[in-house]
Amino acid sequence: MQLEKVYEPQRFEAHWAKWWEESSLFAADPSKPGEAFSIAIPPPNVTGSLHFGHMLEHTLMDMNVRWNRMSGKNVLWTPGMDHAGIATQMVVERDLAKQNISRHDLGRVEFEKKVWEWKEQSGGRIEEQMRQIGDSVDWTRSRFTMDEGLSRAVREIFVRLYERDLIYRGQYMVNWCPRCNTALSDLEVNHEDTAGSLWHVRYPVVGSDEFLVVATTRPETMLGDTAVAINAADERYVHLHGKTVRLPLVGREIPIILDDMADPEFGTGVVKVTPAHDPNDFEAGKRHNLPHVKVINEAGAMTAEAGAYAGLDRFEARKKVLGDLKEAGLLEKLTPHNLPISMCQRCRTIVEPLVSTQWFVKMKPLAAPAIAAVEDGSIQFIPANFANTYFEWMNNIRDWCISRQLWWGHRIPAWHCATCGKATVARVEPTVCAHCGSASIEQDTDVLDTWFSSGLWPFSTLGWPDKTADLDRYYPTSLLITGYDIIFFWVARMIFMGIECTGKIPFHKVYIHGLVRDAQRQKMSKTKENVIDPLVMTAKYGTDATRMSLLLGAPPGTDIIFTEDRMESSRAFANKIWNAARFLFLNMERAGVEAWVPAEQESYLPEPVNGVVTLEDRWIFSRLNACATQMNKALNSYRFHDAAQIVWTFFWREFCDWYVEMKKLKFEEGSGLNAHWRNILTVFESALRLLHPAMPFLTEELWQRLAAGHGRKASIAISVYPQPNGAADDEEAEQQMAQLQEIISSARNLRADAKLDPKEPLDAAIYAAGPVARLAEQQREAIERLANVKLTVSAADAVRTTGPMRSTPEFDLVLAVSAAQLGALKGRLEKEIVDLNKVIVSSERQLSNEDFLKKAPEKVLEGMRAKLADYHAQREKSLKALASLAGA
RNA sequence: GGACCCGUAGCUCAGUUGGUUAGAGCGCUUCCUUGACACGGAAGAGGUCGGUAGUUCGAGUCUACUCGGGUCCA
Repeated sequence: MQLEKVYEPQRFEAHWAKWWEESSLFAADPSKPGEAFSIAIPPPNVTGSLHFGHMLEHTLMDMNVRWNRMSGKNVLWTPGMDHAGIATQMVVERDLAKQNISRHDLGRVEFEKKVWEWKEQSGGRIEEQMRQIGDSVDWTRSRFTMDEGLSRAVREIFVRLYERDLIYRGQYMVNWCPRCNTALSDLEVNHEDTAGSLWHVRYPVVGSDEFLVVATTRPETMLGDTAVAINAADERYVHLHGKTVRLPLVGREIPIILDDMADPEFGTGVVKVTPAHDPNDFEAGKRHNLPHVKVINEAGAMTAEAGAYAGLDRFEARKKVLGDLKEAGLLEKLTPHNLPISMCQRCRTIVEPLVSTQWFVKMKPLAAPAIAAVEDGSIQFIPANFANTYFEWMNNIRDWCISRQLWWGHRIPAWHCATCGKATVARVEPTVCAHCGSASIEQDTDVLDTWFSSGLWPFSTLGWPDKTADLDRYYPTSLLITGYDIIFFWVARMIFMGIECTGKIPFHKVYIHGLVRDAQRQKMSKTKENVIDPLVMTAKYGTDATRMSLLLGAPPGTDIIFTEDRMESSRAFANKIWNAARFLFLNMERAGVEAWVPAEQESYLPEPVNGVVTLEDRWIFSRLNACATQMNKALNSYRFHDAAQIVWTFFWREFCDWYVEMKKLKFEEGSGLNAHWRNILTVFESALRLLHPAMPFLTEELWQRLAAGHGRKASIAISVYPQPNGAADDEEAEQQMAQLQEIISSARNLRADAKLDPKEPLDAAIYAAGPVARLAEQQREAIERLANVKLTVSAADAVRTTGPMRSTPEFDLVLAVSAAQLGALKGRLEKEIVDLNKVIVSSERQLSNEDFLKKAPEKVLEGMRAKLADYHAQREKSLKALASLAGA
């Protein structure tokens, strides 16, 4: 059972990943017992590959899933991918463009085929990444949003919503991307503040010499103006009420309307109204019954309505319009003006507001129960403040434009009739128009917004709309883990779709993690080329170390700044554990101990050695129990960074630094499996189980070596998670151990301060009252070995030998050191006395405050008094030690 | 304009109902290659918890204001 000297995770990770899958360890079975615990993976875009942010998300999910599985729950973690409409289509089109092919060259059917090919290739990459990072998903239930079953779910809910009048088709202003050539939802548009200009243009008032000066940021749209608006309360323009103006360059006579959209404080207080090209103007147009003049088309070019400007690109047209206005003397001035410009989230093309016929979901009725579900706590956000973000959006929700002029996605299940013009919406492809019976019907060419299908994810993956055993057992899902960037896109939509489709909420808890940013705090993005492939990190540091560093740095909702330092320290931790195991295995061989593990239990008590339980055993079992208690509590309350920290401290600072060091002294060659061994192996094995959800590969590897062939479960992944057990608490052992640690540290500290060679054995004398003296006597070997001293134990009041002394309220420790080496000690003692003086003064001040004495709880008072007494005692001793040094 | 978050050691961050000398990792200083581990061990240095005012016997923790940084929505 020899282990390599250095932890080399690459040697075993792939092996266990493969074995876990082949052994079907993570396949869910709804017929098995146990409270259900289910998570649906946020489906990654099939085009992409997982980046480092995904690894954080997946690590958090996997830790939850593994912990719940080990805790006896019936666990399902559903993997899968999203077809990601626009994103995928763009990637494939870009790829085709390299061969000078456009999708129109291929035609819709062939193009879709190409995308499916791409999907196979790219999806495989994601699955490979998921296996490598240890995701314990149920691969047999892997889903894709364009699967047959999920597509059926999409059609089902579309038809239902349509029948309930919650889906409608209409002419509205939408965000149009001239490059993607499709409508976009409000969420798919990013706003960026840009330095622009405000042009002041003179519109001649008809029947007068007056001009009305209009301020605009988009002069090219003036060609489509059908009114100008002033505020009724604006005294400057009262005399123009009811008049008209002549639209420059076009010559059209348009009315001056009164509307609050004109803000007297802004610009000239006059605004042009272009109902066909601005959302506000569109609304104003409805209020005042204004005609639409569409001067920009879907490609972003000027239409025939733009007259002389027809055919020009919209930005070219702007230049020309401005030039012509200037020439005509109608351009009064321009002022610099910051304005938000709207860009396509995918390609950053400036979107054009256009009126077109689109499909919409009526949101108000769907939002109401979705808001209620979060308000009444049925769905809980962690951290809770993200509920505000959710409410903010849901309370101001607008109808959702769900049609996209793309080829890749779920085709809208509506058939338009050439005869009567009406639409037939159906679950199954109809042969005739439902309204007039005509056979000349054709399916709508649009597809649905990607988020329409991902909104169904928690239940469509479980078989909905059929009533399945999975749906029955695992829905609502237990937990959703996702980033705050898709609360609106996805979380909100799953909530209202879930309630609408199933009558139930889709999940009970929503855990929001932060984003992983680079060392410069930049969001990772492909365009910035700062995206990190998880597999690059796992290859370099090991998957477990990478996972650990993500967990440690990830309190709920806060971003992680990525640095490789973190990876290195976690790798050091993994290496530490590896070597602790290596040490155990080496010594087992020397002692003639065969591989052994205790019978599987949730908790253990230490076994006596020759009728007495040793201090180190009592202590470590007490600490193990504390660790199990805290781990379960932390995991239960979604404090994963705490959990990681707790198990780290236990394994390294307690098990390795102290327990193993003390146990070393008890090992004997050829001893065979004795109580010492059973105790240390029990603790080690339990610690591996505690650590497993965070570091699955390392713990599996070591556990298998430890437990090989002992009638245990096949894998640590399905062993029992350690649970709290009050009987293992041992307050006395913890106190004694703390005392012992202080004795050893004091001796080391004196030695270091005197700048002595750590290898040189020294004489040490300890002066202490009964209990501590007895402890020192009992633990003589540990003290002597760990501090490298020869120890004499004396009564507290015995005469001190001269030499550097270290004092605590419980004991004095004197080291035999020559006078020449004492210089450094003096300075330290003086500093210590100064520090003590400070805290004594502040404690005494507080203890003489009558309000404090009256109002503070007795427990706090007691603690304070005891502490003060200790400070005094310690100062006395330090003063004495200083005096004895001076005399030496 | 609305909402939210952050500001604690040189760096990255913990610090859950306010309570006794504020912690971790990295980095830094000194020493140590003693058969688990130098991806290690030992001993250290380093913080008036952004600022001001308030509530309280007591504030990193609560309140108000303020300065600085960030995110989302409009």
